[in-house]
Amino acid sequence: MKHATLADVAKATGVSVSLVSLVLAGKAAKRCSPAVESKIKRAAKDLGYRANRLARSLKEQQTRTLGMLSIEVATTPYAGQLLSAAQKTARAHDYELLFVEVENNPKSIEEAFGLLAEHQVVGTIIAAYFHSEVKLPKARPKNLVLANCITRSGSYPTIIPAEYASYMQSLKLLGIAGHKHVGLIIDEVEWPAVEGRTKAFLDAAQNFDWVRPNERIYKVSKTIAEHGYRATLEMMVRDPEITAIACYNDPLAMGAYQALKELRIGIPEQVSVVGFDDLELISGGLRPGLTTVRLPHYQMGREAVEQLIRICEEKDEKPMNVVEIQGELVVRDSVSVPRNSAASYSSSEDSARSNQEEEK
Amino acid sequence: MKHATLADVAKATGVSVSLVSLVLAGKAAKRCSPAVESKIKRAAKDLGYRANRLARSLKEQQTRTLGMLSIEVATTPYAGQLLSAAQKTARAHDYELLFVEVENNPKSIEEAFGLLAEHQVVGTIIAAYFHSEVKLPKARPKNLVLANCITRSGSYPTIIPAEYASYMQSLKLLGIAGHKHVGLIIDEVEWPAVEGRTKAFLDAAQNFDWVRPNERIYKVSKTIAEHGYRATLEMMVRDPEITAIACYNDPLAMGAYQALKELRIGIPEQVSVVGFDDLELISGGLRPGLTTVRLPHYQMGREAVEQLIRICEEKDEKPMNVVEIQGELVVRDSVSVPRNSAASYSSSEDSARSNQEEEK
DNA sequence: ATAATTCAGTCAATCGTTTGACTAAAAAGG
DNA sequence: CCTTTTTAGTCAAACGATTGACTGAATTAT
Repeated sequence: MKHATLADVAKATGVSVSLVSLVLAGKAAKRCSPAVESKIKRAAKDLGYRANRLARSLKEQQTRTLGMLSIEVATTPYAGQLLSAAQKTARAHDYELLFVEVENNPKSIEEAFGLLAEHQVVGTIIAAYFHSEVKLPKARPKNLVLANCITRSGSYPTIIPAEYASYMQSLKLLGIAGHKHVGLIIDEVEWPAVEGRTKAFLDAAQNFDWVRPNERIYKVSKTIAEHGYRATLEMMVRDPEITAIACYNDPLAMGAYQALKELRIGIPEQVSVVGFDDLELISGGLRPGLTTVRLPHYQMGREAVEQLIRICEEKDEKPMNVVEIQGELVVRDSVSVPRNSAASYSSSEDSARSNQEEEK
Repeated sequence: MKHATLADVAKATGVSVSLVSLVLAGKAAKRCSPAVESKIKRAAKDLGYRANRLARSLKEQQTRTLGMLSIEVATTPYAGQLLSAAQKTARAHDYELLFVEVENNPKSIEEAFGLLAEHQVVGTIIAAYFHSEVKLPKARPKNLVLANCITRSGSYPTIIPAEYASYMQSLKLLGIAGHKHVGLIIDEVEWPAVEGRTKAFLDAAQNFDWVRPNERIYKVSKTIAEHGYRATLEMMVRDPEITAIACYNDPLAMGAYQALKELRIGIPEQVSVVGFDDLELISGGLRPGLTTVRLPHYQMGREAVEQLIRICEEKDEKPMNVVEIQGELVVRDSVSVPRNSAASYSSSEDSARSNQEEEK
């Protein structure tokens, strides 16, 4: 290895390795004369000395490395925020992140645990690309925190989005605006994410006296634009009273936009739309901008690492708690008062379009 | 530390540490009786023995850890593929990845280099979230590979997308379809990515006899949907002859769609559109599906790690080469023959729309 | 029967860092 | 002047894995 060691610095200064170690660690209290101390520091700097963490950790019986098991976190648009936040937070506490992609099955996770063990990580995070469930193997590392996922195979500190409260923010916006006929487009699979958002919808419906909410839930098998498009088409044809559509996520909302535009239904003048996730590519790219809720990926990553470090350092094994982090409502331009209420729409409708109509 | 060590296995078997080490490393050739060998292996398994990589690396003077400096790679939609591929490839070669987020400036990169040095990484990758330029600090690690970025401060193995050839694929598609009036919407800043794509446009124009290509380049200050929308509006008003729009990336194409739909110009019947990047969220979500080119993030990540490992292991310092990886043309439904050519369009135009028109 | 070889293992040094125990010299105290 | 304290350091063991050099016994060769 090419790097300078304590021995090199010691030789250069003519003192013992011990003293160099002590001085550079700032533990030389009364053990070193100021003259020698500065000589040592200078030599260390000149030689570009960097402590060998391997040797240090071996001696200390303690690394400052955290394992990060990722279930497609890096490859999912915007979920990578979690990863980035985790790394930066770790770094801020002088920890490093050993990043390993795994699949969501006990076998793959177990393999990764083994790897991490070889690297003597002091703690481990398991993070998923969407709020889902993971199944853990029998053998598990000591300090474990879950981010954006839950498990039933044990109880661990868990950081997840507050689905209910987050989604409620955008539903409340619809309710307060005066909408009574609201449709929901949602995943047919009962993920943790789906549960909370469905409940929020039903509760909002009750609070705001929405009409026949149960009949206005449209389930899709894939939460992509295409299915949002189809569901919206069906919804508007079967149920033209609807004045607002709540989508499970932004891609579905993108599909809803397409259907509504095709039907020449103005957004938001005739139908309001809200999404979820705040996938900037979509929510910021659509016209009009999509009102949605930003998933707290960044905060989840940060919080997970902070909890983990706390556990690692304090042996404070108590916090089996689940931390729910609320998403942030991002208000853009896809929500207005309903078309039959008060007034205020209709005049500006289609103006831009008809202007250009003559071009052809 | 809680893990079993060689000494534990040795004690459990009643042999020396040396023998256990030899046996588990498969180097016990003629040094161990089969009986003892299996006893050792059994004990190791029972105790859940895992080699301590810290100790091993210290002794070997060689880690199997790679440093991964990421410039917003994790947080950019789809660029995370690079990260994921890098990790998986590393893992396949029994290497680990130490992941560090950095900013694109020499200071931040230098700090990270220091960190990696402390961890005794044997090689380093610098990856950027888009094909850009990085400035390196004076002090640099031995084995360095660049992914999705270039540098002028030294020459290193570099893995980048083949901008020219990749973009040419989609332009050729337009050319072959018979388009003569093609507009380009592109970033005003001369990134490496911009250079190659501009050149491809100009060359395609020459090959296919496109009309006044130089006047049909529209520069935008941000490559987002909003600017694609505005540029397209301007382009179509000023230059209604245009039959195809090539966009620098998919968000711009998303904006182009919005403008064209607002102008009631059918895609692809009246105007064809191509994007670049294949941001699935957009390209797969738009209607009609966007024909675009997939950036080879996955391959860049894999190739970068493979090159790096090759360099680390073979001292094969020669490969200062630049590897350009071609993107894959993803044909969806946004390209057809131009409206004045042959025939084949117009009949199906607007059919879906007019069907629904009566609803209102 | 003796020498040479093979077998089945052990010994001990080493990687770089840390730290409690030690020491020699100087300074302070009586 | 002699003892105690302080100052300014050094020593050596330890962390866990690796490996060339070694050894004592059994086997084979001569």
